[in-house]
Amino acid sequence: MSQVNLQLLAKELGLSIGTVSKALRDSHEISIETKKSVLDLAKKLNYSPNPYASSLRRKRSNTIAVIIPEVADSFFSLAIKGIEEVAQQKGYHVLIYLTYESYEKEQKILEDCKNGRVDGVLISVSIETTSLSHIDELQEHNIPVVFFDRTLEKVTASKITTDDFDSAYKATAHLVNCGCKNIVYLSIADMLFMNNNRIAGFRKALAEANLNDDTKQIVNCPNNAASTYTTIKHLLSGEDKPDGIIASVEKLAIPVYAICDELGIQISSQLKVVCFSTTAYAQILKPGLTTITQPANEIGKIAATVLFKSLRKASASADIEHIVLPSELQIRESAPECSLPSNTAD
Amino acid sequence: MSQVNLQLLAKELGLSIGTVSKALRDSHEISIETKKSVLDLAKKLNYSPNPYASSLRRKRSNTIAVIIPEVADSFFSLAIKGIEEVAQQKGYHVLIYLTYESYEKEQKILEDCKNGRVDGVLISVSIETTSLSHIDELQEHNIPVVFFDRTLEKVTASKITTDDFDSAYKATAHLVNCGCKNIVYLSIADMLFMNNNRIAGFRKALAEANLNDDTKQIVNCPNNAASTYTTIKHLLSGEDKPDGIIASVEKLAIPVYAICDELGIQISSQLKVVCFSTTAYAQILKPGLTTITQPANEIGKIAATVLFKSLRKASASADIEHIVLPSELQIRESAPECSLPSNTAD
DNA sequence: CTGAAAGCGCTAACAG
DNA sequence: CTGTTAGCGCTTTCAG
Repeated sequence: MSQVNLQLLAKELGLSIGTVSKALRDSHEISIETKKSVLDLAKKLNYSPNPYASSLRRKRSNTIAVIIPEVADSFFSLAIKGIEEVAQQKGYHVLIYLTYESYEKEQKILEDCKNGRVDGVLISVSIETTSLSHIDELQEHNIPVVFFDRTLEKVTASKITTDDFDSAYKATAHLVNCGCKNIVYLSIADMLFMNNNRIAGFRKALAEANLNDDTKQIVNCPNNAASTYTTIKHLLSGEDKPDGIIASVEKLAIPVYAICDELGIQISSQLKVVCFSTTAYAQILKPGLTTITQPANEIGKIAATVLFKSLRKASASADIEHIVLPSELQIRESAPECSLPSNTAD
Repeated sequence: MSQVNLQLLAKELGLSIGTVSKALRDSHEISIETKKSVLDLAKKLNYSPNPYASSLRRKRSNTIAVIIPEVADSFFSLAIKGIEEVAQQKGYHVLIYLTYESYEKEQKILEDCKNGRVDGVLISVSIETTSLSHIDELQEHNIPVVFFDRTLEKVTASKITTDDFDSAYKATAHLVNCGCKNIVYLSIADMLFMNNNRIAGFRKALAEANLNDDTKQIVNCPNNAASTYTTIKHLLSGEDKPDGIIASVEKLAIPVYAICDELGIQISSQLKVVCFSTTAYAQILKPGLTTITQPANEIGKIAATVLFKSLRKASASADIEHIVLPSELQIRESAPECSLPSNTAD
């Protein structure tokens, strides 16, 4: 192979390395003819600069890290797509890391981001994340961090989220409006330090409807398909089973549908279901799944854009933005439109 | 921030840079006490070596590139998950690049992989890919390339695929067996240079059933949701509409279901549907979607493992492997089991 | 066992 | 306009 480098080009052309370097970067202090000959030879020899030598010297990697809990989820897939698109366009490279919802992994990964490998970090935190010291450390190293979707309450950084409070409120109110009296919010494990505006919106709507908000109304599903299945099956088999479910993430909709099938529960008439989900399958399910659809691709694009903007400034801490995008309640048959008189109680 | 580096550690300890470096890499030529003091200080100051300086020197990046056409697809999501898992375990970093099915983008991306940025490449080629010169070039630079799922016919490289021929054959035979006379294979655009064993298996099964294999039996869907919808709607509205469909990728199942709903076509009784898909939604659709399920996560893991193995050897070209994993025909109601006498023909 | 020194390939300041 | 030079932070001989 004998990698072609500046030295080779310089020797070949009888120029100095510095001159060749400048010519390639189209410096104004190089004559047009020299540039042309350099460019020609570079193309002929298929020259491609060594990015790490350049990074080392310029202290800039043109690389960002995307850290997410999971990739087999349509929200995160679409977000990655948005991020990658913007990055490709701006000439950045995207390193991807999965935490599998483990704080320990998340920490280890961030450890690896603060030594110059990346210029910035986009993160959606794991469910286990209970501290922000790992984020702080990154910021102390002047690495900008932008949160998207899953953010931490107290962190000082740009955040791109959706209107979780409002949409959960709206979805819950919708169920109340359809006559549901016993609404359960299906969550994934305990989110100790994560913003949980979804739950807050849920509670607010229940409170307004005077539906007693006891602890049974939040059901935590373990981070494991089999136990989640058991948990939901138990929930739907009980005496006092819910007549409305709000599922906090996409992957919870599937067991709900499957279990209703098994137990002979009619979704829509006996149980209304709403899910935070961006999946295209929602429309072809029977009954169609009512979703709170987040603009996942858009979130990715904006998060990347905000990060790149802060990379341009030297001071990482300057302009913190918190952008909240609207999500959309897409009503389908699993929790259909229905204008019941809202006082049919007793 | 004042990045802590070897120089700082060395000064602090009154040692030379070289000694500190060796101590950190646990070299046998350093005394135990020295190692201990170095390690202690390194931990205390939170030292983390600059990966690019190291890469530059060692000519090794500990980074691989994953190049795929699309990420919003359960197959690719799961494959990435498998790749990332193995990479994380082996201390490698994963750069992700999307081609959006464009050969031009694919070429540009590979261009960026041959200058030392990555040690190896995992790729699933775009549908437009019509030449392998971009791959050749990478290999000339001694960068090992491993193909997964979507491979090129003539390329000399390791490939991890599934038994596309057999599974398409089996799926087609299954439809024939159910009495389908007019089976259409829904493909995505023309795949000129890509292996297309799926189509070959499809044709073989049709030929064996003496179902005339005219050109109408392969329908190409454009790389665009709206036109795909139109194409399929036209297909299912025609006089001579199919009674069986084999969809080559996950995303084609959704418009098929949606359009059947619109047109009042009963999937299962009037139209049998099989799809190459790994989606978990298959089981909760009504009717349940019969799928050819590829071991996507496994493919990712194996592809990464094969790549890492070839990185260990100096000679990239040595041990080419072609691993073919079985996929599974999961029969559900969209194309149910049914033992018709197979000779009801005329 | 430790130190000195030469670079990996590139950039950028400074001279000429 | 072009060349020289001094590193970026690390690894790795080779001496001592």
